[in-house]
Amino acid sequence: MKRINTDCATCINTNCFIKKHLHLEKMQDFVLQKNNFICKKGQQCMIEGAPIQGLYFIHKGKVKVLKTGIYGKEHIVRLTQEGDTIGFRGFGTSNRYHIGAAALEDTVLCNFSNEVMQNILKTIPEFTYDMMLFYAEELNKSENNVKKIAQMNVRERVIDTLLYLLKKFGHTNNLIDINLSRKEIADFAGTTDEQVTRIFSSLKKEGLIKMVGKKISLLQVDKMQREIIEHK
DNA sequence: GCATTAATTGGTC
DNA sequence: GACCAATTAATGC
Repeated sequence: MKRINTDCATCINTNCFIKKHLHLEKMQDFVLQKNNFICKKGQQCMIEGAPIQGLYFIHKGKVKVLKTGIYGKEHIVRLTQEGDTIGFRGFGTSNRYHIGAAALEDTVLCNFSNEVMQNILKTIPEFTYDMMLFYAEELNKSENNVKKIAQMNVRERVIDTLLYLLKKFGHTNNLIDINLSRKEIADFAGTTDEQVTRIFSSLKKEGLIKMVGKKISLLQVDKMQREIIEHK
């Protein structure tokens, strides 16, 4: 296996919570206590109902966080990439994960145990405060998502999802930098893969998007934004 | 190259 | 707008 350097000091994920506070002296000891995991594309890196093992930070790769509903239907709760945190929702409040996570591509994870996380939170107020802001922001996003699912129709939700993917993952040569199947987009937008296919077909006919291989290009972002603006 | 999986399209409720 | 079925395209082994 290729050796991967996950040393926090040389890590380029400046949005990572650990990296952001690495300049603090107290942080130095803690970062020595992290573990690393590799999760291959398609593999689950967090299982619903399994005991919580601290917090995970994505060093490289992308992960979908999902909740399994009734009849085994999956709902993608969040999509994450380099520097993002997963497993934070259950942390401290429960001893088992209420969500699962699977790698969308080969992913390298950094993990801090419950004990280490508690030590960090109790000894570094700057970190804890930042974390609190993060939780508040996540709650805000979560509330917005509830509204979206409830008030937007399927087409609007798919458009909203595409705009989100562009904003979150960026693009190269106008192609959004993430590969998701129709089903995964559907699981995120709260619909079915057939609906996503149909809506994509319409959007293509309308000249709003185009596909190059598996990648998606948004041709008229402003027009798409206007279509969903009243629900934002 | 073959087998499995994903995408597309049409139809039914 | 979800679910099912049939066909075709793509991907993995």
